[in-house]
Amino acid sequence: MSQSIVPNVRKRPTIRDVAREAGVSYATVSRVLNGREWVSPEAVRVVREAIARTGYTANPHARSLATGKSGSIAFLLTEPQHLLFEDPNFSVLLRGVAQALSDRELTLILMIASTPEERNRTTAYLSGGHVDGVLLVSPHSGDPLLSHLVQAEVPIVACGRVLGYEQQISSVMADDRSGGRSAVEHLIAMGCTKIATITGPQDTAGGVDRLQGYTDALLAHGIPVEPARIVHGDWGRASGATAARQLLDQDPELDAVFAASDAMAAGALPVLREAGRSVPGDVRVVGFDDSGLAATLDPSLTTVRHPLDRISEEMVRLLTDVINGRTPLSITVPTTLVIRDSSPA
Amino acid sequence: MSQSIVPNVRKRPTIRDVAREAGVSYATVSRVLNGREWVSPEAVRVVREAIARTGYTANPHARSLATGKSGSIAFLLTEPQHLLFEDPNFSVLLRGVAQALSDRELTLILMIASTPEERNRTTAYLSGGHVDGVLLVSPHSGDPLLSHLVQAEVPIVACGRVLGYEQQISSVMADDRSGGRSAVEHLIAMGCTKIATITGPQDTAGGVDRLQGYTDALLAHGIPVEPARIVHGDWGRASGATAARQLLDQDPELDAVFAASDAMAAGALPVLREAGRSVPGDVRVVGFDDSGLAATLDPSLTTVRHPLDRISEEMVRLLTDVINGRTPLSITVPTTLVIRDSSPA
DNA sequence: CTGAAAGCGCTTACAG
DNA sequence: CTGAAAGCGCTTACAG
Repeated sequence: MSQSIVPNVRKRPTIRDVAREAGVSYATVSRVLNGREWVSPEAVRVVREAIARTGYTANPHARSLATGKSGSIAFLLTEPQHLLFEDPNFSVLLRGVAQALSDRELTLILMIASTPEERNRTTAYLSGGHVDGVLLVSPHSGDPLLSHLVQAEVPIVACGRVLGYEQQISSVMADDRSGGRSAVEHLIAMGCTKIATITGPQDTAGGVDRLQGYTDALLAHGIPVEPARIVHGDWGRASGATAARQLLDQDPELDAVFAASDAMAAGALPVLREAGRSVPGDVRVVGFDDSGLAATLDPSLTTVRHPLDRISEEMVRLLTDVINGRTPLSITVPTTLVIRDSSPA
Repeated sequence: MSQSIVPNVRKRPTIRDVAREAGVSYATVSRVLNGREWVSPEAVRVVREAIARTGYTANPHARSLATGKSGSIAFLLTEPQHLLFEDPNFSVLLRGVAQALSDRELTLILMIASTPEERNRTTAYLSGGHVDGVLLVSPHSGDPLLSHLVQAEVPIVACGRVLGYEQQISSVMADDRSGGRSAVEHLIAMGCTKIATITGPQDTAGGVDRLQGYTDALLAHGIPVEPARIVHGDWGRASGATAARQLLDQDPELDAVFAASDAMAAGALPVLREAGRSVPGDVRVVGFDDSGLAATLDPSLTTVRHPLDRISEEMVRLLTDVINGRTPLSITVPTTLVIRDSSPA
């Protein structure tokens, strides 16, 4: 329908077009664009009108070239893809970060580095100073990418403590240890004594800390920590099912399960049912995350909530601080126990 | 620990540094960088070495400014956030697109436009020609954003047919109609005659087409289409539960349910069980999507698979074509029925 | 408060 | 095959 004679790439108005339209120099246009001091109200008005009339929007590349700031932040995923994308936490985090970045007029660049080749390319790109900073999700302790980025002095904020880089990489995380402890203390308060746990991977801060909270609670109440009641999962649903079978095998008497993620709890639930245990009648179950899943399970899941929206917000705020040269910092946000049917009060 | 005397922003090597190092003009460096013709093998060698020695990486902003191409693609979400991020399809699509883009050395910019203000900002940004193209996810028919983007001649490829813009906006989608039809024909072949359906939203192509496939199959087999057996959902789990209750209410005799998404099927399953219907004994259930959920449900879910990885791949390929000035196109990829326990063969 | 000018780091005709 | 030069669209001291 549209019979454009002009070539496909229309000429966008530039700062000069606006200046001509407004009858001022283009330096003045730039000043009002950037809200700098020393511009007469009259000039501001004229320029604003000219901008509206021409439909001008700044060319971010020209701006970046001139300022040396890219105006963009990389959201970097290094985890094997399938795991991360299955995790509902990830979506919530991504959404929150997108929001916070948008509020600051920063652009979100999504990068996924799974294969060795991608990792190299990503490292080069980020070290090249082509983004203002990096948001790191679920970093692995021994990842060589980390040392490269740190060495290149790229501003970084990680989601979760980065084991080995605590001093150099800022991080924001939930208080996983207290969260785990509160979950298990709830179970103890409800009269459970044979409490098992399905942990997260032990090379992640979350996996380690939630388990630590579990042992904290037991020991604080004089309950021995039995290795037979500890099985490791990988956060995923399937691993929760496997772990539950193993736990029942190792200790058929168990009267509670604390799973370090809702997904693993979701995997454990049907296994318990099939094994003839009613939840919460015979076995109480508590998860972690308060993901969308938790409330829809049958029975609905008692779980530990960490405010992911708060975490993403803080990650972005902290990153802008680091970009502005402030020293690295570590932020911990509290968790809350959400009581539902799988372990009622 | 690191006592950097130099200011935080280290000077990155530029093309001139490489040229000096290699002993050629920087125009030559640019040529080998871009793999252009007319460069002596000797020059190529020298420059490559100099690049390696200096650790040079091109400044994308300078390049963009010079070429007028941004090297980036926007992945634009306009759906209310919660819906999209809950949908496992979304993650798979995002991952696939990220991969395909990375293969082409294009940068993925994630934009979420939910509030009216964000929508305006986004429209301005995209219309400003600051990305090379836009990947549109789950577009709404009447969205003003669409007309703006089309008018600004921004290259677009949508996931799913865009009702009203079929001629102007390229799209890639699953053959939802055939998929729906194959699901229902399977149920018919298994002896079901009172087949109900939970549809997707009727202002989306997927919602409309999957329902169309349902009626296609019934009519082809001389089975009347009963309004009492059609209830609308919003793709989400909760809406599936509500819809299932309504269906049982309107037709207690039903012997099969075709849900237009796995999530809605997942919501329907426990409702059926609570109503005393065994699956697949009393009622067969088929979903759509073959999301990660399907195989883990109890019983595992018979569903229609659409190859999302293929779709994302084609979206990116098509978008690069459109960017290069080729005319809009619509691609449909076939679906396959995956038979599991909720409706075995 | 405002304008002229240099410069950000590239690409790309234009001469050679 | 290669170099000198203009230009992409901004920002930012520097003079006024």
